[in-house]
Amino acid sequence: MAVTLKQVAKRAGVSASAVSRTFTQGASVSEKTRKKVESAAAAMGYSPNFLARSLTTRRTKMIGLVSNNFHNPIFLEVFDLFTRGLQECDLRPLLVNLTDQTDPEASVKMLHQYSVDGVIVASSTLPPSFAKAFRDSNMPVVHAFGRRSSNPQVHVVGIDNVECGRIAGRELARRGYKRVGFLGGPAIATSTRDRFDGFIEELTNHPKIEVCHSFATAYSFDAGRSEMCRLLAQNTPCEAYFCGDDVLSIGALSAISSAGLSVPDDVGLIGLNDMEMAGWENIALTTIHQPIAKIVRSAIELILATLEQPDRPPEARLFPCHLVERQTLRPTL
Amino acid sequence: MAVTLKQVAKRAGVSASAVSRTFTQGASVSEKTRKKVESAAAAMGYSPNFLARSLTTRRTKMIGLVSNNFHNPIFLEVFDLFTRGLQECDLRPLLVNLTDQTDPEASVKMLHQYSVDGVIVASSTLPPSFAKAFRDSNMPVVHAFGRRSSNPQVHVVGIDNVECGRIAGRELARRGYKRVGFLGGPAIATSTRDRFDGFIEELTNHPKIEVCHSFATAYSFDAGRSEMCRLLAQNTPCEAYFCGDDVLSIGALSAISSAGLSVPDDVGLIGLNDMEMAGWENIALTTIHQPIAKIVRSAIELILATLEQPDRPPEARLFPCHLVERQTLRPTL
DNA sequence: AATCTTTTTGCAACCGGTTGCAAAAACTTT
DNA sequence: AAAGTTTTTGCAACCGGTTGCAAAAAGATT
Repeated sequence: MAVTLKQVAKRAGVSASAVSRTFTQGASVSEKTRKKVESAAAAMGYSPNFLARSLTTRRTKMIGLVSNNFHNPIFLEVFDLFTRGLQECDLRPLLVNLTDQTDPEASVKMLHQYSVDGVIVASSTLPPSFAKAFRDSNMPVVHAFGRRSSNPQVHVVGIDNVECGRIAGRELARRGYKRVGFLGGPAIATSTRDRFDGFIEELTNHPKIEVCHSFATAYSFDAGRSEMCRLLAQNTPCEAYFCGDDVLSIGALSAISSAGLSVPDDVGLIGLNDMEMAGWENIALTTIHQPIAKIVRSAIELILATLEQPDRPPEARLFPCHLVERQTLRPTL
Repeated sequence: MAVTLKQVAKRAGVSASAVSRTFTQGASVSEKTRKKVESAAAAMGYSPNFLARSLTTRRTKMIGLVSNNFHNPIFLEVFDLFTRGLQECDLRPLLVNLTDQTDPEASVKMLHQYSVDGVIVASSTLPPSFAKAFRDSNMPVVHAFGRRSSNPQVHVVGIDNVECGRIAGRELARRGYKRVGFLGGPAIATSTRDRFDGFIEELTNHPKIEVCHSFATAYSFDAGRSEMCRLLAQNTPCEAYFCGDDVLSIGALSAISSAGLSVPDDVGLIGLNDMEMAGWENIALTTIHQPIAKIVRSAIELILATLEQPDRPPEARLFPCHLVERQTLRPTL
């Protein structure tokens, strides 16, 4: 059904190579044959088959985009940015939804069978070993929103979660809160651990401040809401909480108002991500901004560079984050 | 670098065909050679190259997933369901983000070059002609969240938007509102037009009710908020509004509370979609439920059936919607 | 016009698989 | 054991392209 190169060659009265060269960047074809081929191709509606081409060029221009964050609204922004960014570089995202699967083996095999040029793992909850599995199969890989490890084996682009923990701790201290809490995401997630460590570290500089912590089961509204409900039911909830991320914060917000308390008068909240929704006027969450557009752009750049130069040494690119003040922390005294 | 079938054949001491047959469903291989091949393959870490295979089988098991809704949180659910559903059928989604591009030509060409087995267009704003362009290029296509047309040319799976408009109109009438408004999505979108038509039609049954209407520029929070701000600034806003969808409703909600008014006491709101967020306790939006899981499942079934039988006559599958009452309409008098 | 360069061209092999076909091997039946 | 039947096997052609190479064509130089 589809028109092939040979048919075009026949009609144009040239060899197959001539047609192939007409459609190959920088190949040598005279103006005359190019014209012949182009008009034949146009008349027949021909365009080259990328997969057949990939067999010899060893480039499919497909990138595996692997994620397990299909329930956090910020990932819609992430997917939007990734798909647009990749398309601009003439690359096609083959999307892999891990759901709850944490074993890379099946994904590695599948993406290998589809000969993707590279893989982007977009997840803040998967361990470095996940991305490494792709590396071990000789695929260029970048872990976006991943954790920098001490001896890096894959490219990582993201933020310094430990530093974010410090920023949050520092801000709560500055505002004069005396009892503060860490309401983290899932305890196994690297991002949660790091944010926790930074938060605690910072607050050891303020020995008068009492610190407690707990973990939600996921980065989700429901998890945030139910954990905050539990905390409020205790005898002495904290004055302010650093929540694992924005969607968790919004869940917490909801729990607090359901309990008849108000933010920031009764309880303060600070989130992380600065997703679009955090700025909605009826939410107005004070939060730490994570520059996702920069992260995505940088991840794409890095995968592109790695396609050129596969043995490029692993690199960690961490972007600074900053506080965005809205209305969920009480004013400085 | 990658292990090929020939290498496995050599090591196993059999022909290439034998290896190929070992990895092909239902091919004839003796138990003995199968064992030989399998152990050689395992030792060498071989798995067949799908793209090379697709050249002869004419099946890539890739499906183009085309959308332009990367700013509406409900589409994260949609992508989650689609990717999971496709994976379960052993299909891979090649994601295409149209951004603001409304011309199908480039996408058609690209997906053709990648030889996708079929295409799913997931959009409530693209016209039927968009999906038809894929059909015209001989690709199986299903338009999810599309509009049923009078002489259908492609498969459509979605809801009856006209009926949804009627449901909303009926509900506002039942609640005794006397001045009601339609705050639609983008005026060009088919879904907007249909919901509008149904809404107006229903309210002609209630000639005493005054009806006005306007359109937001997009299905987004900001668009909903700014349109509602504009309406509230007018001399006589309506008592209740049917908003184009949930995210628009939430924008409107925000505008209303910013204006110092309350929902549902001063202004009533009813949305459409019943996205996860609509159920969040601090939003509690009364809305019309769109059964997206069913729509997605059905769209996948339909594309699968069309792969088997490409000349299947175009079909429209519309699922019924129902009202979900929460807290943004005043109680029935 | 003859020679030397450079550009363009087609041939043929290859990328990594699948598959129709006929021959070989393995069973059945007599 | 011979003949018939069924299963398994390898050969060779093919899927739709690309590319190294040497020959042909075109252009430049004398």
